[in-house]
Amino acid sequence: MNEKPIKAKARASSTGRVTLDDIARRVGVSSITVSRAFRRPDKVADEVRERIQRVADEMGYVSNRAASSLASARSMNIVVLVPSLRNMVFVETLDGVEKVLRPKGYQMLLGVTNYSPEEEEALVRAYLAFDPDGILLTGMNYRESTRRLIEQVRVPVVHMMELSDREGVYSVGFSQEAAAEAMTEHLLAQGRRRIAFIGSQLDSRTLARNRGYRDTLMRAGLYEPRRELMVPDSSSVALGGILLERLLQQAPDTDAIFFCNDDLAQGGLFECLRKGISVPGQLAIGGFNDLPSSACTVPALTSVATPRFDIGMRSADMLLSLIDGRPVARQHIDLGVALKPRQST
Amino acid sequence: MNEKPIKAKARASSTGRVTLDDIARRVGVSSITVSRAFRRPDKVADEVRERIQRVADEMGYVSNRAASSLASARSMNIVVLVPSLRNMVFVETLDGVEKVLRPKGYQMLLGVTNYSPEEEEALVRAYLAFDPDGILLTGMNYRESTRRLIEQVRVPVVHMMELSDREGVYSVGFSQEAAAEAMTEHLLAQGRRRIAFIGSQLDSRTLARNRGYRDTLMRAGLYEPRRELMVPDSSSVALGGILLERLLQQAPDTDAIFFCNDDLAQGGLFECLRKGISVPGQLAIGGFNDLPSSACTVPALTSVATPRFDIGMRSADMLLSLIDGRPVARQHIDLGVALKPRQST
DNA sequence: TTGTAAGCGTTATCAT
DNA sequence: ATGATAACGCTTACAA
Repeated sequence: MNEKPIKAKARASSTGRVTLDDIARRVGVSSITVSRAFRRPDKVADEVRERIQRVADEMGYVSNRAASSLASARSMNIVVLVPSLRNMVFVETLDGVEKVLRPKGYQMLLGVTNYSPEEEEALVRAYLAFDPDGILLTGMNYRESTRRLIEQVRVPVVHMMELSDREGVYSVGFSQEAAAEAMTEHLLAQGRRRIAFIGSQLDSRTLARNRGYRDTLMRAGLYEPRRELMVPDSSSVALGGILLERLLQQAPDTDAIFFCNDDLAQGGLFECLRKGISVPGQLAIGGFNDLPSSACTVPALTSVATPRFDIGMRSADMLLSLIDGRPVARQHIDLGVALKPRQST
Repeated sequence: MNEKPIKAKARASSTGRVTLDDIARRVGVSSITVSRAFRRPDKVADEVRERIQRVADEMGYVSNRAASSLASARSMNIVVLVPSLRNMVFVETLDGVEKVLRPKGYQMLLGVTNYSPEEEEALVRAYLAFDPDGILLTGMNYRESTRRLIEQVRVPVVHMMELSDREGVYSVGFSQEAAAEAMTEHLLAQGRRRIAFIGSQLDSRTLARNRGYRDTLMRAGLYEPRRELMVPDSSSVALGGILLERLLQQAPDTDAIFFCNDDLAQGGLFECLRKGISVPGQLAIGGFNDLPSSACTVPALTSVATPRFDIGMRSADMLLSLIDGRPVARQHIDLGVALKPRQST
C-alpha cells in the first residue's frame, strides 16, 4: 500500500526538536548565550558565536516563535484585514504592507473579511489569540464592539484607505469623495451633462465615491437620481455589463457613466462593444483605481489612479512607529490620487 | 501635540493580559479546569462550565496561542506558499484552502514566493519557526535543499496544481500537459494549421503547457519553432499585447495563438482590436485558466477552465488527513480541466 | 562576556 | 469531574 502515515510530531521525550539547550550543551555554553548569539551577535565573543552558528547549522536548528513570543511578550505578529483578495487593489496594498513588515521580522497574519463588519470582528477576535503587536484594518467602517475588543488589549491600529479626522485614530489613504469629484469634474469638463453613477458592493468607499459624484453634480445643477444605479452584489467585469444595460434602460439618454471601480467599468466597456454603442462618441466611460489592464482595453479606460501600494507601505510604517512608541508626524496621511484621462472619455 | 504613544504591551507585573489562572481564581477552580471548559466542554460539569464562560466573557479573556502551541506541540499553523497574489488563480486556490482550514481551527500562514525557488526556501525556513503542522506548496519545482529542510522537521507536505507520480509525495492538481493538449487539439479541430504558443513567466506550469502544445503539434506534423514565443517577464494584459505584436512579426502567417494564460490572451485580444485583426476570422485566440472576465470580452475568449478552488480544498483536506495520520485514498489527485470554447476560436 | 533563576500561559500526565 | 505538577523553549533581569 501507499500509506506511510507521516506522524507530524513524534519522538519520545522532549519534542525531538533541536532547542537552544541542545546547541548550548554541544558547544559547552549556557542556552542564554546561544540565544544571544542569534539576537545580539555583538554581545557574544566572536569565537563562541561562530562555534554556535556552526553547531546550529549542523543540527538544523530552527527557532521557535511560540516560545519566543511567550517569553518576550512580543509576538512580532501583525494582523492585516482586507475585504477581499479578488480585488487587485487590496492585493497591491498587502504587497506594500509586506514590503515594510518582512524586513523588520514581523509576520503578517492575513484575514479576509468579505466586506462584512461581522466577519471582521470575528477575525479580530480570533487573531487576538496571536497576541499581535499591531493591527491594520481596511477602512473605518468597523463595529463599535470591534473597537472595544481592540481597546481592551491595547494594541495599536492603523486604518488603510479611508481617512478620518478623529483624534486618537490613525489612518493612511485618500479622500474617496475628492477622488470621485475629480472624475465627475473631468466628465463635466468633457462636456457631458447627463452623467450616471454605477456602484456595487456598497462598502463605505463606494458610498463615499457616490457622495463625491452626487455633490459635484448637485453643485452643477445636473444631479438626477434616476442616473444612479447601486447594487449590493460584489463587483466583477460581468456585473459591469449587466448594470450598464440596466442603467441604459432606466436612463437611455445618459451620455457618461462613472463606474465605482475599473472591474465594472471594463465590463461596461465590453457591453458597449457588444451593443455597438460607441465610446466615447455616444457614451463616455470612467472607472476607478486604474487597474493595470485598464490602459490596455479598447478604447483605453479613463480612471483614477489610487496609491494603494504606498498606502500599504505608509500604513505599516506608521503602525511600526506606534508599536515602538515613536512619535508619528501626522495621525492622518492623505496620499491623494491622480486622474488618468484616456480614450474612453 | 497629538502624540499619546500607545505602549503596545505594558502594565506592571505579569503581562497584564487575562489568563486562565485569572479566571480560575475568580471562579474558584484550577486553571486546568478552565482550560478544559474551553477545549472539552463535556469534561466539565455544566454548572462550572457556565460560570467559567461567564467570567471569561466578563474579563475579556482571549486565549494565547503561543502558550498553547508550546504546551501542546501542535501549533495549528499551516504554511501555504503561492507564487503570486496578482494572479487570480492562486487567490482562488487560497480561498479553497481557507474554506477547509479555518473551520477546523487552523491558521493559514501565507507566503508569496514570486515564482522563485530561492524565495520559496527562505519562506519555508522562516515559517518553520512557527512550528507548522503542515505545509502546502504550489507546484513541485522546489529546491532539493528545501525538501531536506522540510524533511528534517518531518512535517507533512501537499503540492498543489501540478501532479507527481513519486511515492511518498502528495499532490492535487491536473495534468498541465493534457490541458494544453486539449486546447491545441481544439484549435486543430477548428481547422487551424499554423498555431502559435505565447508564454511568459516560464514557471514549471507554463513549461508543461508548452510541452503539451508542442507534442500535439508534432504529432500532427505541424510544429514550427518560430511560432513559439516564450519570455521570462511576468504575465499581464499589457504584455499579452506586446507579445502578440512580436509574434506576428516573426510569424505573420499564424492563424491561431494559444496563450499560456488568460491575462496574456486578453491582452492579445485587445491588441487585435486595436490593429483591426479580426478574431477569430484572421486569427483564433485561446487562453488558459478561464478567468471570470474571459467570458465577457469581445469576442468572448476560449479558454481552459482549471479547478483551482477545488484544488485548494482537496489539498487542504489531504494535508489534514496526513497530519492526523489518517490514510489518504490516493497520493495524487487529478481534478481535470474543462475546455470552454467561445467566440475567439 | 557569560551565567543563574524565574517565568511567560498553556496543556499532558497522572492522581484523586 | 477536578486538580497538582511538570514541562514546552525561550527571554528578562540580575549577578558574576
